[in-house]
Amino acid sequence: MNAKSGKKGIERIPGPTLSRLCKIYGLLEELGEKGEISISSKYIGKRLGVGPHNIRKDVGYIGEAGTSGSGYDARKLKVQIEEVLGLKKKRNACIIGLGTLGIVIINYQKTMFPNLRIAAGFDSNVNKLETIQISIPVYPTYEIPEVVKRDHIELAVITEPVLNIEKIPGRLIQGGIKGIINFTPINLDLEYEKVHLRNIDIVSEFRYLSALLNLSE
Amino acid sequence: MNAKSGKKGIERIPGPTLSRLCKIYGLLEELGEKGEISISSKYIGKRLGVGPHNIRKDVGYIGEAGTSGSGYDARKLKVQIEEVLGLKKKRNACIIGLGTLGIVIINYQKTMFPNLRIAAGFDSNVNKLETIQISIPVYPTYEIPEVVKRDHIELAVITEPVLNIEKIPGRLIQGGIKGIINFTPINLDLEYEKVHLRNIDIVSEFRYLSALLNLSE
DNA sequence: GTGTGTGAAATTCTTCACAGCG
DNA sequence: CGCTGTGAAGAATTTCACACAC
Repeated sequence: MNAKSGKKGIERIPGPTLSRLCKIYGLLEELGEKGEISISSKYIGKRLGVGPHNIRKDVGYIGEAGTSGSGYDARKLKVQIEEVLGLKKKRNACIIGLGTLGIVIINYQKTMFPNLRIAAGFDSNVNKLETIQISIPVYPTYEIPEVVKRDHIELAVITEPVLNIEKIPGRLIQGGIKGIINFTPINLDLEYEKVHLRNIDIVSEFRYLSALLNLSE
Repeated sequence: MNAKSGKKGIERIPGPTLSRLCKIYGLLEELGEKGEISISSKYIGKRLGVGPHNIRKDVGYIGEAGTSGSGYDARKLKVQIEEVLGLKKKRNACIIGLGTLGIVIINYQKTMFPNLRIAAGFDSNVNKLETIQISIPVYPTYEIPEVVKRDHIELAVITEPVLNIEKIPGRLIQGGIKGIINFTPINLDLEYEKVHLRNIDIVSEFRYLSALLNLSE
């Protein structure tokens, strides 16, 4: 029910490890700007809120980061994560739902994820399509299959509950999408398809924290 | 390094279970509007992308949902989750960073999390404080300790990297905050404090999906 | 028959402990 | 010495399997 790695040489990377590697990468970017040259598992662990052993294991999955007895070479580690995870690979993406969050993502895209090219936007509200001022072509949602296929879009970001949202996954799959990020609290039905789905349910996160407060007081 | 339940009677609920319970709750809300009366672990599992056993175990943690041989009573289950997790409890919250995302959250708050009262907003940019048009009082970030304490704010939502963001956690803790949701890619240093922290790193999520695509092709 | 509740098994993930390197 | 790399131990979570209820 969740994604597995099928890459040749590299051992399958567990989900939690993959998630942490992505965060480590972000941290390394941050530090790189400050010119840091060396970084220890202890430090990384502290910043990520996990133990240093954990970090070492994680790094181990992407092959010995060829490191010395005093921390990792920050730049080398960054490159290594980059290569194994393919973070430098350019991909086309589309935004579904051109409300506030959609626009935010489109506008910040270049600084946030420079390797993504947002090639299209979709919305069910046709009025919105005309008045909107953005730098990407926009279409009504029923054109999803066609446009996704034509523009080789691999990744979709659903930013809000557009009309007939339950039809969206099907259309995306028809177009051959490979991954979906869903910011909507709606649980999408992907059937038994092999599309990668990542849910970011903000409302649920609020509930989670609320529950945590309640349970620990 | 992560939060545990310390509630009296109820057995400690594991993190993953708690997270799913919050999602189940959202699902039940959704279904409630449609007047659904009964719901099975199989259906819930399918919607959440996990097996039915898993759901049954999860529900087990909040005490037998007193159910029959044909699914759960949707309304009863909802109320039960609500009570055990304390989801109906009103809490005061504040927003740190009054950029686009901050404004979105403030505006949608009532429909998204009706039990939260956003009592204050903070930003480091004082110009922004004056020009902004929102319905809550706003303050510069150095007033955080004072305002949080005065207004009994339990929860903070950090929406963007404000100036001196590394000082924000300290100030919040000074004010007696209990939980923080961090939408920033910056890894906050909470030291060894007993504050609940939830990171929602959107950039990292994009990387994660990207990596998943890369590893599975 | 369909579906829940739950101990036991299996799996996955984390933590430990220590060898080896700079 | 401090820090990495890693097999082994340990803990947490998921999956299984079956008794029981409708």
